[in-house]
Amino acid sequence: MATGATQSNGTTIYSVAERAGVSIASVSRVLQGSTAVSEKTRKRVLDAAEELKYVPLAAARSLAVRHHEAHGLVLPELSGPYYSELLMGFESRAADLGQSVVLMLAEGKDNLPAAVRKLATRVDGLAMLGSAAIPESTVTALHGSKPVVLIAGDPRTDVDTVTSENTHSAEELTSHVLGHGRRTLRFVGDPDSGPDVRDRYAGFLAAHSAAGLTAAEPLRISLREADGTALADRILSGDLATDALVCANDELALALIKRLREGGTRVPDDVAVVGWDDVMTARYIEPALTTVRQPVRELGAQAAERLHQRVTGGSVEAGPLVIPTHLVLRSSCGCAPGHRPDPPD
Amino acid sequence: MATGATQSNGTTIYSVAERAGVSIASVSRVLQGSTAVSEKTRKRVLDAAEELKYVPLAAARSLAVRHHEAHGLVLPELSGPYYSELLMGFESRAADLGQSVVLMLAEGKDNLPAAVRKLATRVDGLAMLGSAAIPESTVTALHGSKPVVLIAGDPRTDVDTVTSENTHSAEELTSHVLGHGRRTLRFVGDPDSGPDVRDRYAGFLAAHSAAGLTAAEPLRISLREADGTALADRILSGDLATDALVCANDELALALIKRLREGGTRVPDDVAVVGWDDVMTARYIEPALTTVRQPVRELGAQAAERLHQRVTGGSVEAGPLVIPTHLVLRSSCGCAPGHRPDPPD
DNA sequence: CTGTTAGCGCCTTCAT
DNA sequence: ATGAAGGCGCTAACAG
Repeated sequence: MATGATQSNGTTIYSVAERAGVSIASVSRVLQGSTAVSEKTRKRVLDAAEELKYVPLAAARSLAVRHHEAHGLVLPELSGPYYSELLMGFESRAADLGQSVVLMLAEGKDNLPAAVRKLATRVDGLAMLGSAAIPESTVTALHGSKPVVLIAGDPRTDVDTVTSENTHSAEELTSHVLGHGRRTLRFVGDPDSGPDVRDRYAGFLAAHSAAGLTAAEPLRISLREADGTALADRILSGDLATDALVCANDELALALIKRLREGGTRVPDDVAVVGWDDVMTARYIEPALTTVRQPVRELGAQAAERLHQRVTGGSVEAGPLVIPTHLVLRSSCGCAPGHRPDPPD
Repeated sequence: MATGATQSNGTTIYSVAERAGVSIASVSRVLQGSTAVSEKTRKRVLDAAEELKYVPLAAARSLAVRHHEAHGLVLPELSGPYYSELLMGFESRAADLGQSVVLMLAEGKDNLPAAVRKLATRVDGLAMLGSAAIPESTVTALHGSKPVVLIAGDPRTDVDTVTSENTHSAEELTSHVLGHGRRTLRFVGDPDSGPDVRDRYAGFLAAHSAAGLTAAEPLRISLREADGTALADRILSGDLATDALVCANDELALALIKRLREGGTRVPDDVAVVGWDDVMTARYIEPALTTVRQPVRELGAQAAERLHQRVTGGSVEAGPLVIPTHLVLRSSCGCAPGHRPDPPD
């Protein structure tokens, strides 16, 4: 029963037991708040534990109880407010549920599937972004052994999913732009790059149909600033006619606005530009950007929640979870400045 | 020797051993690349492991080898690019070193010390932000039992620290503004809110001294947008004379610029405004913001690196690590637009 | 109510 | 080179 050494702070359950003059079983009992324990020993244990600042070694406990009290989260990367918000929501809820979160960023990992499998080795469940480039085969394999929830991917029923609404909002947004009298709208972003963009494009299409119009082909570029700038140059050069750009995200919209204006094009007078995400810059740029706000934080929280339910084998709840988004109308779409008040943060 | 159940994917070292027709010792050996093993058994084991997609259960391994192969990171929160960048740098380097990262956000935790202690229970070392509000007593206590590195706190020698340079850059920045002929500079931010702001203020002071000037008292407000806006209102109302605002961060600078201009004050003509961090918006706002860029990502990477060295008991390396920053001159300080090219991202 | 005793899955001497 | 066996720290029956 001799103990040894390297615990988080050196003290083990044996130290405490010894100090309290009881068996390790008793220590374990009071610390787990389990079975009845005499008030006397309870106190002695508590005192000893306190004095020694004892905290059970996670690994040992995990091995014994056969779960980790930790959730895994894999995100593509962390630039921009989107993933950060998501992460905050996830961490916060996970913490509330008593779960640690071990994070993994897909970017830069050469062997993602292996990395994910390794991650799975130390958590009770995994949440990952649909866009994190995890092979479907890996997902299903994982799903077979422990709970998995997919975030912002395609809603489906074989695996838990939590996503934010895209199509409907995109249709609403597009209709709004059409309502300003614009007729040569272009969707900016590649629908094939992921379910989000695809659905937004679907909404774009739907709005056109509803108005008896036919939409032009999407301008398939990446969601990065550089591509937006390049596209602006194309427009400035005159080889692309349009009076409204519906962008798949704000970064693109922002880059477009900036470059277009530098090139002498008036926004929104000559061409309206709207985005998606409501990043901070959207409020600061001139003209202020009309965009769509997603409850990203909530998304993350829901993912953690859902995951936890699965892990604890709780009630299965409903199927795919989709969280509503809402339009943030400012002036880049053609609305008069100050036309609508900026919603509170 | 019967095995049981819930491993990450069900398979244990026993499964593999059985499948390969060897003892678990052999399996362990080849998987650890340890002692000599006959080429034949090595192959059999490798094959079996591969077929079963075996990955050792982290908890079991941890318990046996007495370390977790994981780094802990505690950040205040995650809004803005600063912490995200830091986290990316940290995660990336940690992953390269084969370490998982378990993240904890201080915001919202009611009992931080306890939470941190619990976190310490599942990692080999801890990195935390100086501003994460962890009581000094907790830090030293932790430090006693396992490696700790402090990020962006006060450089010190009893605990490892990695910080980015503040004072010198702040002096340089302030001198630059003075060089534009401004004479009524005000520092915006509370030097007592943390070492970063304190050091930047020190640089502000130093620049004044060097110019034979005496600096005004700092305008002690929080680093948040709302406070910046409020301050702008004060200035607009005329009860605060100044021709240049040296802000402790970009968020403040941005809010000030926006509101000041809305109020009819010309920036930089009437009052110059400079910030700190070089957030994305800094490039988009009109006028483009002069600010200071910190190699935040590198900061995070260095923290992970340092931590790992300590954990593996490697060479102790030098003392406090401070990473240089650099000025990003744009036009809000009074420089002519396009005066200096925007450095590449 | 409390102590004793198996494991949890894996690593690592220690023999062989 | 390989197998047997003990132990890592903790939990959970199982006897008292």
